[in-house]
Amino acid sequence: MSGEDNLLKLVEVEAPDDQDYLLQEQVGFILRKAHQRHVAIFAAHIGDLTPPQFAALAKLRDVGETSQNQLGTLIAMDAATVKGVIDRLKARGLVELSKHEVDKRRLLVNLTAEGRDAIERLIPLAREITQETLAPLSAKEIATFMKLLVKLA
Amino acid sequence: MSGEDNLLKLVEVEAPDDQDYLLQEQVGFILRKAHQRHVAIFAAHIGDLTPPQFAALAKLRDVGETSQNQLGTLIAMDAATVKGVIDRLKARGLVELSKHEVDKRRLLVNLTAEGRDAIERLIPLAREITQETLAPLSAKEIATFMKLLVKLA
DNA sequence: TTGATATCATTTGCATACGAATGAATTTTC
DNA sequence: GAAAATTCATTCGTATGCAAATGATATCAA
Repeated sequence: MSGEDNLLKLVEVEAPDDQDYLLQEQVGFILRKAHQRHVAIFAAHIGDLTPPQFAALAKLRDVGETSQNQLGTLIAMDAATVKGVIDRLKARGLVELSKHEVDKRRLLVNLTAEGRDAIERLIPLAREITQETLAPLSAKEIATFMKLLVKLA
Repeated sequence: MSGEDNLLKLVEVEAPDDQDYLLQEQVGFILRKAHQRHVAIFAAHIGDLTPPQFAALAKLRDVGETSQNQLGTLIAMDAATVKGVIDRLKARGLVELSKHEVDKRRLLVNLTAEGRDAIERLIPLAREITQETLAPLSAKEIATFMKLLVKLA
């Protein structure tokens, strides 16, 4: 290899040509695909509820009654998005809304009896969804992946 | 620790109580958050184009003229979604559409000169987006994470 | 106490994302 | 070669997801 070749290679490593940009190798693109795959697995196990709807119910089960905004923070949804999710859960009788006695701005959300039954019934399925999503990885790989994914999220 | 305690613990490991289900530890939930973070980073760097729109342009740059459906396959979008994305790129003059001479079902998509300029100009920014998305990880962690993420997607 | 800020919720507008149904054109199969 | 199955594209309906604007209420600070 000539000295000129070495120089070229060095330059290339430091400032890769635009030709080298491969969409299918970018984190964002693969992250989107991984998420898509998970949502598909979720839908196959739980057909009548979306992941965000499930997240809202599961979190309400954890924390009990909260304001709509607070719930949104807990499940990583902005105010506009969480409103739609809660509206649909309310329409199905899975959550109920009430006004905060003191702070009149707040809209309190809570599970109904039916909503509580639903989430308890669904949690075993949610476990299977998590398992199936992680199925391509070994136990050790799962531990590694989850650790790094948390760092990234 | 009594024998009874051991038995209880064993049972718990094999069939964890529903109490143990923590939303914030599930792959799907964290995957959604990681994706959200990436999209936010993308928007901060490239304000006038969404990740799916960028993906369409980047892929057209790679493969040249293709059918709308084929492009959808390449960037992991179903037919309905890709149509909307291409429509908006067309409205902005970044892609142009034409009919396939032989197979009259197909709608061919290609970059315009303006679209080609745009994607060439944006690729360096896309590199920064990838970098910033992966910034919480070390070089070694990035390699590990990407390998596992590919397996999962 | 009041004026400035901040918070909570809602609404609008735009952009994915996908299932399901439809129609047109092509390919396969018998 | 005609019927059956497939493929390509479009449309409709529903559900996130987020920015920006708005209104109501609370909180903070001068």
